[in-house]
Amino acid sequence: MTEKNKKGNKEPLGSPKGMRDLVGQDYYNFQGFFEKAQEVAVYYGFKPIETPILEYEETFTTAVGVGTDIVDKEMYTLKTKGGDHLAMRPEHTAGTMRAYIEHGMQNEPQPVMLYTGSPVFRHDKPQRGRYRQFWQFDMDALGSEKSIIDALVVKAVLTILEEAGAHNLSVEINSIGDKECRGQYLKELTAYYKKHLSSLPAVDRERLKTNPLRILDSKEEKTKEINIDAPDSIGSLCASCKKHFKEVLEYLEEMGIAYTINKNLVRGLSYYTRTVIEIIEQDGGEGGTPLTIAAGGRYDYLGKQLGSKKDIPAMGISIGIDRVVGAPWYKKLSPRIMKKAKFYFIQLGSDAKLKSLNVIEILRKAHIPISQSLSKDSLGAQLAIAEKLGMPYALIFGQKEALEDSVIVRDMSNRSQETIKLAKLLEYIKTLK
RNA sequence: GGGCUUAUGGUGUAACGGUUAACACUGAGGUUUGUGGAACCUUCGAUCUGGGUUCGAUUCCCAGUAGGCCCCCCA
Repeated sequence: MTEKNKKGNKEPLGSPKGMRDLVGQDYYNFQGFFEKAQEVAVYYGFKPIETPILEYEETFTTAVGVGTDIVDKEMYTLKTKGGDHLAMRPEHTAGTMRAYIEHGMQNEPQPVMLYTGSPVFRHDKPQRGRYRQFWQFDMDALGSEKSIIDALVVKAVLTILEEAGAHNLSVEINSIGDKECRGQYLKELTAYYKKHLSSLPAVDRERLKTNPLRILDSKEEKTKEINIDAPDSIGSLCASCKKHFKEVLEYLEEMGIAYTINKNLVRGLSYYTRTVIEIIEQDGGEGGTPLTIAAGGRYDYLGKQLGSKKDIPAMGISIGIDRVVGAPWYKKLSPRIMKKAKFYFIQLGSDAKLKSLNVIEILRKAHIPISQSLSKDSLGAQLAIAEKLGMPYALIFGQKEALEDSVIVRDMSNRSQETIKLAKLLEYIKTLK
């Protein structure tokens, strides 16, 4: 072993933790899902938007909220050379709302319905279905507080997931009220926990100060016991929230969407009001814990928090694309550019190879998809590949054909073949379809 | 942040504590090949890092690092 091999070589760098390359089929899986999601979203009336990956850090600390893990521990932040404090978006909603306000979309017919599907960033510890750069497909309807909007967004998300192959999804829903009832509810809840302060685990005692709602879905056994008798938000809803929630549920029932009311569902982002929802896969990875593949809710006060003069009631859900694409049930959706080729182009000999790109160009201009492996030389090898790929026809272009400006069209199923002049090739191919 | 687990060529695997770390695929080069997954030849290439136990460590122990998974949290 040489010295160089022992010590001289540098360690290859590798991609950053929790971030990965999407190559080949992985890329198409993402693209295929995105196209399907986009198709459904457009059908339901959503329009595309793409916001910057970077926003002012304050946009997220205001929107997502101090006291959430996302803001406190997981944001990638940076200071620009000009001194601005920016953050890589940990989610899409804040940016979308910011754009709505910035572009005066209040003046458009409401609600303004927007979709986006692009990467978000969280400095998390990677594990199954969890990356530091991951893709979310968001649908948001801004500017309406109507309950049917909540139902519409849920329906659109479920449609996308089902078309992607999901089955046995469980839809969990809850309402956490608005400012009328939430303040009152928080008071009751805080009072309740204070009564049990001595038996409350340290984590949850901390949460009591920062975000008492989160104690409701605590994983601490002790807390779970205490939670059994905790006041629930639905019971404390004011009349208008109660009505809103009831209507949402009615719409879901009317559409035949099975749901479970989970009174402990509160969500980790602090901008939510009224409806909160989570869509969980029940038969996901073998032995793995069920993953939430889409989640969202209503965020009626976010607009004002981000600087709008008027309230902008809104509802949105985001889908964890990585979790869909990585699920065993995902049916690999093909992007539109992937056309299944019927012809396998085979070239033989140097003259033919020279001209073959020109022949292929004729086919490309006629929008006839082909496969080929120009780097291979032997006829047998190329025929073998065509066979393996299940190509119905092979186009054989050799020395003789190159001289005669013709090509052999071979029917792979019955091994019959015919020599066709290049000038008549397109015409002949049409008769095959 | 806490826990469990894994670590051998580019990939997948092998090696009772004991020769020159084996095999397959892949890559590169070559011979042959005008009709259905070809053959043959040549060649590149690895024990994560650092300690310890031992006459001797890929193998056992400890630490580090990296990956996977679980908790927390989240899509």
